Amino acid sequence: MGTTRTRNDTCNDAGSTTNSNVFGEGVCVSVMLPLPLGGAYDYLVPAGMELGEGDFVRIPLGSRELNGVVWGEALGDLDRQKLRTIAARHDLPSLPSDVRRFIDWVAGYTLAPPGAVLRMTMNVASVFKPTAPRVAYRLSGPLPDRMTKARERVVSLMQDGPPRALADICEAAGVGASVVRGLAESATLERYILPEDIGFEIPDVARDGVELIPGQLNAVAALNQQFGGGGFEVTVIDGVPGSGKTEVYFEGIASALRQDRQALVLLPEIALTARWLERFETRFGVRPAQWHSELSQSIRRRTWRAVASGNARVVIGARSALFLPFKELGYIVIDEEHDPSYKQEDGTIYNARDMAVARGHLSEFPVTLVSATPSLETAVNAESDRYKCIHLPDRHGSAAPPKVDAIDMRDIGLPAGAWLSPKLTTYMKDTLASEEQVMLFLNRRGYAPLTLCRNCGFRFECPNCSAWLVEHRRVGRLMCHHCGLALGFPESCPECDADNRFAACGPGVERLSDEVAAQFPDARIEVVASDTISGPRATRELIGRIENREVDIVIGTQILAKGHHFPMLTLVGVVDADLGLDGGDLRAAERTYQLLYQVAGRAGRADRPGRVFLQTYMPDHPVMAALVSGDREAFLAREKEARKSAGMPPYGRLASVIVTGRDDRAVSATARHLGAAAPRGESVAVFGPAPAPLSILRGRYRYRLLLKATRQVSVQEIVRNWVARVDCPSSVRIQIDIDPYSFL
DNA sequence: AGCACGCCGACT
DNA sequence: GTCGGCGTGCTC
Repeated sequence: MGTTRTRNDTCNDAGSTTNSNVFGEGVCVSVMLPLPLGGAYDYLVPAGMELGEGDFVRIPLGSRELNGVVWGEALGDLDRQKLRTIAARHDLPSLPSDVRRFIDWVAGYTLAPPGAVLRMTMNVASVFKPTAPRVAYRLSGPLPDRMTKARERVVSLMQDGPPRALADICEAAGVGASVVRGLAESATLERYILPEDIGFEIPDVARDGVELIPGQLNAVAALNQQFGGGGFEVTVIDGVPGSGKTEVYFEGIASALRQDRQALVLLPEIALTARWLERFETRFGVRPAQWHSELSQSIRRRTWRAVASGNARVVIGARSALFLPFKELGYIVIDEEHDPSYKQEDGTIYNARDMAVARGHLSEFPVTLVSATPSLETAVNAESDRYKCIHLPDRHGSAAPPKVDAIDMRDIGLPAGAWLSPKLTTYMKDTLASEEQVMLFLNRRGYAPLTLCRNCGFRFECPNCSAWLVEHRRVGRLMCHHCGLALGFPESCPECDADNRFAACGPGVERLSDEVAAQFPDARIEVVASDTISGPRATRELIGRIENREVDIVIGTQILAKGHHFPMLTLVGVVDADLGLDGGDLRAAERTYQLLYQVAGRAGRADRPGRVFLQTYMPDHPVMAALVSGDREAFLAREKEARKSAGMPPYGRLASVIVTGRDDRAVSATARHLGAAAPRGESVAVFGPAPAPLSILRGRYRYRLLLKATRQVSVQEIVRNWVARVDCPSSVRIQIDIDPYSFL
């Protein structure tokens, strides 16, 4: 590591002095606090303090003290006597103005309080705590007057070694702390503070990665045109898996780095990015900074500061990385842009893909959206030339697209408790016989989604949510997938007391594995779901076992659909291809297509194309037809037509208003008032209120209203005015979801 | 978001 | 009699 190049830590001098407005003693400044407060609060600048816009400060609020950001000079509409005084200015780079404008913009777009958005930038509490100084000792002065055996050991240890921490010296020399302290007093050892931030490694732009083929080089040239102009533009990279999309946008990152700007790559699922990190390292020689929910406190702190100081040049992260305090962000890539996990559904509701486009627009830099199955919104934007589109041809020698067939389950009379058609099991046998692997996809965790009592018909339902409890047989529990409730499985019916007359209804991956084990007693079977894998290490180990062909049949949920490619996997069976299609969700067909396309892509390799079977009761459904024929364009055209004629996104706009609370009467009354006060007109329609599909969630009653508008009107303004007209008891909460995805 | 203030059940 | 439950409301 000694030769690693790092950026100088500019942490301390990138602060307020770069701002044009300096606020001194006695000035009132407005400070944005990371709380859902509706606006910034005003504070006085104390004597001897100079502040600039974007400075992180510590302020008193009520009986506590917390951190905030100077948003600007106060309007002065508040009585000066009531203002309190800023406690301190943090020694951190100030939050750049483009980040602040972005936060304000997101707040305006999502109708969330700006403080709630700022919270997403500031929720790394340890960033603001003073660092515990790291003390080290090194040999400096003369030997002490009195030498002892213990002192000798320390001196010889420190003779030609690097500086060491106290605990380190004690351990290595086998002495107590007092020996070291004594040597420090006699000035033999010098005590000093290690620099705080080690810094992040700088990606090497000049390094050669893998060799690009002509198709990729053309794509790189098209992509890099944007960096010449230095302005905002959105490019879509559309190419099948294995076409080398990642290497293409790596060159976009290189361009941003050459311009001394930072780059951000968002991925939907950060847990499975080992392979991505390797590819990045091949191209740039180092690992990028990572940002996701599983980081430790200290890594979080270090990364946040490095992003703010500009030390971290490239960040790969989950959607929350979009709100990091980048010093000089100049490029964003949204990989798998169609992925529904970019939509944050709780707290501040936003779509990271759309917000990233806005971020690029505000800061005038390019944004790249990447997918093999672009979302309909993105496809429409590309078609209308709002976005530029780069199609990547298949890479020569990459896996041929798998052959996809539908299995019509209507004419197959499966016995109770069986879910695999004879046709699929026949192919499974053949595949295993040729020493290849099988994946069965079933997007349902647990053993069975519903358990009932055969004696009285009682069904296990969550007491907090309107949802069935899902049996997880391996851990012997009944679980709610919405609130996390877990009960022990009872011996007798809670309703009629009948002894163990329970019947499991429907399959989950656990139950499917029973059937597979019965049919393939010699096969090595592995169930992979979010609740069966315990952490990054266990995940890597499991992936390794599958790659090494120590597993014959993998049974998994959507966690298996993404990313990984197993060379010996040649057969994919989708056990219930219809699963995502019911529920009346606007995007159900699109999402099912994207998910199943991704699952199908797990099958096959260069010299042997994969086979995919879709078990379906709707073999003629457009989704199945598109997957079988491979005609994506026809499917998209059909979806577009349907959305257009219904005035649905992306041709129209939607906003969902969700009313929740513990008191059903108060909640439904508020929902009715909202319905009565709903805006009407030619360009706006409101549906509801109706109980939300999950009408009780975590013990809160939920009603939903849906506003549909044309593209020409400002949905935010309409919704804001509408909600403001209705008074709402404090026990009832009104949540607004602009551009809703899920209708739950 | 927290924290205080405020009004109703089981306990030293 | 009080300790404490968490519903409601405020914080520049």
